[in-house]
Amino acid sequence: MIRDRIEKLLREALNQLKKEGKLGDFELGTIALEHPENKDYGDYSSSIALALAKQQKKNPLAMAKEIVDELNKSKPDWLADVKAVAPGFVNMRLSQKTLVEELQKISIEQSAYGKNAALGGKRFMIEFAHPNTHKEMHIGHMRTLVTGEALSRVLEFSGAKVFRANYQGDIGPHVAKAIWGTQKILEERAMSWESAEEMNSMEKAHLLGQGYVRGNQAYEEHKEEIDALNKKLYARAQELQDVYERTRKWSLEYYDLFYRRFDTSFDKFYFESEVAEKGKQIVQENLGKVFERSEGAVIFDGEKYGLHKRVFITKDGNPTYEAKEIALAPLQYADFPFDLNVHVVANEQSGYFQVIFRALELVDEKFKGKEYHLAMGMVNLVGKKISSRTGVVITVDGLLDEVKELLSPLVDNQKHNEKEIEHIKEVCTVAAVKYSVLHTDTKSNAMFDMQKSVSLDGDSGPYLLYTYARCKSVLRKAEEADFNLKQRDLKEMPYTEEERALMRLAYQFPEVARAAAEKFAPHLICSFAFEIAQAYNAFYNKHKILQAETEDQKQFRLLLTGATAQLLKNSLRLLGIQALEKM
RNA sequence: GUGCCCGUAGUUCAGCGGAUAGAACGCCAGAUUGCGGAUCUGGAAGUCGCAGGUUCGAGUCCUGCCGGGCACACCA
Repeated sequence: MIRDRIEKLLREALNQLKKEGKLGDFELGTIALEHPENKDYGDYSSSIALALAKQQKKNPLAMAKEIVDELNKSKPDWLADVKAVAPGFVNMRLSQKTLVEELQKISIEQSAYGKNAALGGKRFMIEFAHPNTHKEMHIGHMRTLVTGEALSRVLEFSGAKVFRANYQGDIGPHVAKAIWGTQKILEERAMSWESAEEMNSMEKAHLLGQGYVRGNQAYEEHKEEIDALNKKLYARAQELQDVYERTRKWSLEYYDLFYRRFDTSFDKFYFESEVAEKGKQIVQENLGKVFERSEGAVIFDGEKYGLHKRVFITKDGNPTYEAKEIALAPLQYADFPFDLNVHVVANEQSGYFQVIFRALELVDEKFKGKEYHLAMGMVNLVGKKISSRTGVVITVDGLLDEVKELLSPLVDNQKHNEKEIEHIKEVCTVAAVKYSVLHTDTKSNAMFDMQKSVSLDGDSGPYLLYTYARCKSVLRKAEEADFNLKQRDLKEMPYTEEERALMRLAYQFPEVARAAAEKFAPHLICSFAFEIAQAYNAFYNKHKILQAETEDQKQFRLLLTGATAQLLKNSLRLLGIQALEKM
């Protein structure tokens, strides 16, 4: 990518100067390189002279001039000019030819444009979504689901090997509560488990969700009864197997609908029920070494490490979430020996993860440094924390329905048949929701105001889809003969401000994709896609493409349109959003 | 109390130790015989929570406060 070429050039120049003793003696670390917001400062700018001047106690502008002189000795033709600017910046401008060639490269490489090897061969397990069975999918889960998928795609695009894992809590008190509560609701409605089976997936999931809330609210009053149920579930009591398997299946089918809707598939599903016994066993084996007894329970004393104590086996003898995790890690590692296991989970769990990561590496030191918690900010609803325990829930399917309703009037019914209309609405809905979730940095809390964040104007998924469809519409209208861009040797011409602005963004895609992977920051892709869509629309509104003044200009503008479309498509794909040719 | 995260325009958010802190929404004023107006142009709107410190240079790094969120024993 162009950024690498620039960096290499600077590095060579600096090493040469060092050899000649012109800049004194210094260690060359990373070279700061940025795209100045003010385009008068060039396409790339480096503050390396300022940094070195500080180190060497020399005049920064003089050093910048030395660097520029050195660069100018053998300046490649892809650079238009290099300047030293006060207080000591080295500003570089790319040649027009290079910018146009990069557009052609986009047209040739298409979906592969921007692929890089920054994480070449690295193995990441991305553990995300992990909804608990017997509960409903809420907005918090949706955030980790959408972010986990986008992150997986971003990492793969930078050469990583990714294993998508979903770890679901299908055993434990929440299951007991849900079954207990649902049983009560069924009794009131004079229904049996068999008759409930007749309902559709959504209805069954909602019934269980209501049952969970019911069981949770009644817990204090019926503690003994529900605890006994929980213990029987852990023991896989025969009389409960039918209802347990049945309700578990309801949940999994319901979640599967979302995975399909959100275009995510997992390499493997892990369940708490399959690691519970093993976890308990490992903890007991390490009793006295890593874990200790306390008040009838088995705990890990994190306070020795500046953390806090956590219970791994309850005094009833049940393994907690903590113990299960200790068995999960080796199981996952056996399936996919990872360099890093990224747990995409809400930041309220960060204290918990610190403790279990420490306990885990004490049990088996090969996990040291291989477990990472990508802490997601909470999703809030008008100041309230959304909690499935208290029943303050926005279900994801409810949210999607509402978004779809808002979008409906915008789809042009004249142009499409019924099936197409439904497809367009569905894609736009998922795009709107995914984009609004992804455009914020992962660790920030996100406010979810049903009306506002689903707004379809401006910085939104539908805006990107619209821009893409607009590009494709123009390209369709261009005659095939007009459009042999890849081979054609485009003439240099005076480019308009809007064209130059678009070109200045286009070549940045590969470096944005790489940065998003290195920083685990899919939101960088959102910013890029939005900027390029904006730049294209500004260009589009001001200049004619198909009726351009000259043939060369038309060719160029079609190339620009094609490149914009491709970059939008590539960006959307990384975000897990489908692009529509027409809408 | 201890630890982690967050305080940037009315609101939602970007912002890599660098140059005049940027978008979007909302508000005000405009653009359509046009290739998709779900678009575009312009304007008003900021003590970057406060105070120190490091630095040639701090929204960005450090310290201390203030405000908000979360976690801290048998839930997941």
